Amino acid sequence: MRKPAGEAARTRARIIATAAGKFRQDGVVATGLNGLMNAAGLTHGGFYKHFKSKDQLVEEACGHIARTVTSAMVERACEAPEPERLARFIRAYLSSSHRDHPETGCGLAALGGEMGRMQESARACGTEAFNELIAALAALDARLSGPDGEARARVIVATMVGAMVSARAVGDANLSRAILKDARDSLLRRLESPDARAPAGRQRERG
Amino acid sequence: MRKPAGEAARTRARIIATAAGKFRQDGVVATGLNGLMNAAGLTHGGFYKHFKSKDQLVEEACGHIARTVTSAMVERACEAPEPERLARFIRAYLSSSHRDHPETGCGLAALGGEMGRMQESARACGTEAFNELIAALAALDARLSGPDGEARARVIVATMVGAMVSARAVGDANLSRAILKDARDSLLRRLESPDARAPAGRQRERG
DNA sequence: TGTACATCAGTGAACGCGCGTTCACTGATGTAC
DNA sequence: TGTACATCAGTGAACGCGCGTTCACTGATGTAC
Repeated sequence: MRKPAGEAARTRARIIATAAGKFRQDGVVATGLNGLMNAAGLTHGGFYKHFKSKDQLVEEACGHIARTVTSAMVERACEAPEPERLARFIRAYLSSSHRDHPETGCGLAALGGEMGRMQESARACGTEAFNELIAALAALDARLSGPDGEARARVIVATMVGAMVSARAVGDANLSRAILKDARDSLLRRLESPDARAPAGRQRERG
Repeated sequence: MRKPAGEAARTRARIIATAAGKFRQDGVVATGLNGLMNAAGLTHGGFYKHFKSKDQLVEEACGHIARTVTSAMVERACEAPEPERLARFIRAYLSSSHRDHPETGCGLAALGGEMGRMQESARACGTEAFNELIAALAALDARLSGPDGEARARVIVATMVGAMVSARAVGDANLSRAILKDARDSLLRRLESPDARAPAGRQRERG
C-alpha cells in the first residue's frame, strides 16, 4: 500500500537508526536484516525499497553514528560552564553507563574492530568518527586545537577508545571499573597540570 | 584412518593456531568452520573429533592468543638492554606492521569488540589478555609494578589498544600513521620524564 | 615375530536453519481529468 | 468536488547459499594373543 508523501524518508531514517543501534549492540556481521527490519516495525521484504544492499545500509548507519554520537555528547558537556566542559566530556565517555550501553555509544569503541575489516568506503566512516572526536575536543578546550593540540587530542581519543574497548572486553568487573577510572584520572590530571603543552613529536618511525 | 599416537593432539593444536589467526584477521562471527578446517589442511567433518562446538574453539583460541602474543612481544623486547626494553615493547606494539598484521597481533585490539559481546566464559580470556599486558609492562619496567604502577600500566595498555583499534578503523592512511606516532611519542615521553610517578587516583566515580 | 581385531582421527554426504536477495502482489495515496 | 488510473512502500513466499552440526563410513595404527 502506498504511503503518504514524506513517510518513505521517515521509514528509511528509522531503519538506519535501528541499524545503528543493533550494529553497535550485536556487531554488523551478527545482525540479520530480518531481525533488523522487525525491530524497525517492518517485514524484511521491504528492505530493498530503501537500500540496494546490506553493505549500503552498513555505510549509512556507520555514517549516522559518526555524525550523531559525538555531537550529542558535546551538547551535554556544553551544559557545564566552559572550563569544566572537557572534563565532563571525558567523564561521560569513560562512564560505566557508556560501557553498558554500546547501542547508543561511540561507534569507534563498539565497531572499530569490524570497521578495520571493511572496505575503504566504510572505513571512511571510521575516519569521520575519529575526526568528529578530535573536533569535539578542540571545541571543548582551545588547548587541543592547532597541530600540537591535535596530536594531544589524538592520544586522548586513543586512550578513551582503548579504555572503553578493554573495559567491555574483560570479564572481571573490578578490572573493568579500574580501567575506566584510571583512564579518567590520567586524562583529567594531564589536563589540569600547567605544563600540559606537548613538545613537538620526534621523527623516529618504526615499521 | 587412525593416526599415530600424539598426532591428534598436534592436529588439535594446529586447528587452534589456525583459528587464532583467522579470528583476528576476519572476526569470530565471520569465520566459518569449513574454511577454517581447510586452512588447517583438513575437512570440516573432523572438527567435532576435537571440539564439542564452535564456542569451545572460540574460547580455546582466545585463550591461546592471550597466552602467546604478549609473551612473544616481551621476549623480543628483552633482546634489548634493560633500560630500553619498555620503549621497544611500546614501539613494537604501536608499529605499522602490527597494525597491518592483526592475524598475529594483540587479541584485545583485534577482537576486543567481539569479546565484549561474548558470554562470560569467553570474556575471561579478555581479562587474561589484559592482565598479560599489565604483567608484561611490570616485567619490563619496575616503575609499572605496585598499585600506582599498575594503574599507570592500565592507562598505557588502554592507550595502545585504542590507538591500534583506531589506526585500523580509519581509512585515511595519514591519520592512521599519526594516531600511532602520537600515541608512541606520548607514552615514551611520559616514561622518560623524571616525574613519571602518578599520584594516587581520586575517588570520584560517575555512573 | 605374525596374525586378528579394536580403535579412532579424518572423510564427505546430509541435516535444518537463517542469511541476503528477489519477486509477484496489495492497496492506500497522489495525480489527471 | 468526484471519478479513474498510476504510483510505489510494504508484504510474504521463495531463491540459492553457507552456516554449525551429525553421522555412517574408511583405513592406518595400536593392542592382544
